[in-house]
Amino acid sequence: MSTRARVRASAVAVFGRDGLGASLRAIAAEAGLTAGRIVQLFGSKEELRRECDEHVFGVIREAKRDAMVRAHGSATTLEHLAMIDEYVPYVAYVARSVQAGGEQARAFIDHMVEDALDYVGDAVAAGTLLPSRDERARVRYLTESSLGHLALRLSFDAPQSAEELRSSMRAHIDAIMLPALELYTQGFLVDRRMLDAYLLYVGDPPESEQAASA
Amino acid sequence: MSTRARVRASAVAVFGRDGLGASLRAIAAEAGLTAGRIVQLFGSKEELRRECDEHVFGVIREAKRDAMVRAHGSATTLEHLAMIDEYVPYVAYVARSVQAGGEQARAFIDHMVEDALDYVGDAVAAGTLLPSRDERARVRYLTESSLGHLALRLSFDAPQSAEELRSSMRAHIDAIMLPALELYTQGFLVDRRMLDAYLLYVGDPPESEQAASA
DNA sequence: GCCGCCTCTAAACGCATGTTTAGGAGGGTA
DNA sequence: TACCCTCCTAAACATGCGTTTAGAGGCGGC
Repeated sequence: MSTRARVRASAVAVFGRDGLGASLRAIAAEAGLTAGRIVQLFGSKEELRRECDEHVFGVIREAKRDAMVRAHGSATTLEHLAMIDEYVPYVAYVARSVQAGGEQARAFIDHMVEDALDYVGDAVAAGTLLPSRDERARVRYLTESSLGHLALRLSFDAPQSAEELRSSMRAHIDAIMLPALELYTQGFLVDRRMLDAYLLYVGDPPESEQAASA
Repeated sequence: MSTRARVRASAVAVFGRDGLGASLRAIAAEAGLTAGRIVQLFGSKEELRRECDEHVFGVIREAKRDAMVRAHGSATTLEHLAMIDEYVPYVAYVARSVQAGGEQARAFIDHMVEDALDYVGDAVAAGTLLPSRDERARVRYLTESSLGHLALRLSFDAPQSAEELRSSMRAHIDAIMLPALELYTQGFLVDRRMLDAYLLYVGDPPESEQAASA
């Protein structure tokens, strides 16, 4: 394993655990060298982050593809990956990188959205997901919400070690699974009044789908 | 308006716009004095933040109560407040403070959850909201998700002025309203299989409510 | 043996931060 | 006038950061 790769791995772990504000010296300590050396290797902290982004996003995308194959076709969310210890550091990194903003993170979200659009389109066609009036907006909403939620959790828990990171992640999943599934299967509003009122407000016809009133 | 109050107002505005990492000098410039003076007035940056938290959370809570009265009983979310220009800085501050963590923010989330539990309980009893198997978990999930989402948006948009903050907030609301309402009224899964599988997995009976199988 | 190269460290540098310190300006009071 | 108190600034200070620099140490090639 090259020094570069080792430093990058340490950086991903430390960034994921402490956030992108983590110091080069903290990463250097984790990787067993000095901060100066990291700059020599990568040029700057920002370029190190760029490489971490690229690497992590690649790992995540491949993991999702793998998981989809293993689950014969059903799509995988980040939360699914977060349940696998092996992927916890990567998922944490994604949340923290996305939270820190920057071009790379924006690109990653866009890519996740595009990927998910495919899956969702297929699932809608197959009849397992309800269609949306704006598929892209829905997918983006769900993606950003879950990422933002996870980022919030990590900020709050402020895990001090890889172990604490894992247990924080597990607690997060445990806390959201039931309400998320409930919400996903039935929502929580008993009727369409608020939705129809909004559709009317934005000028869309409230649909003749089922119960057209207005 | 006392100097303290003026500084606190500037701090809320700057923290909301730039995040809690904003420097005392930036706040001082906004308030028309020096960083040293702020420390003399508040003791430390952390105490300044504590006072901002307290003040903002009070404003938000009162605003929600007001809005609930005006809307004769129907509960108000942070997103509702975010649509009113006057409250934009406060909503932004809440998102950034909560994202930064700390005791005060944790307490605020807890308080929001408890408040919402009341409203949701009433609405369930009144038949406008579907019940949940775990009301507290549901309310917490929704609260944290929307706050996290908003925090993510602000991190990404990085508004440079109060104007940009307002337009960022407005864009956020515009982007989420439709998918959120769709999700809230119907979810997106066509059947209960995932939910039932999970209920089985955690040992809860999948309910005899409607379609009991297993 | 010596040169060159690569890896790496230790120390320094410049900068921004929160905080402290010394003191100035103005107003009220004796 | 002299004193004091409050509000405030300007400068200094300590700290931590990313980054730069000078050089040490090992190792292969000629």
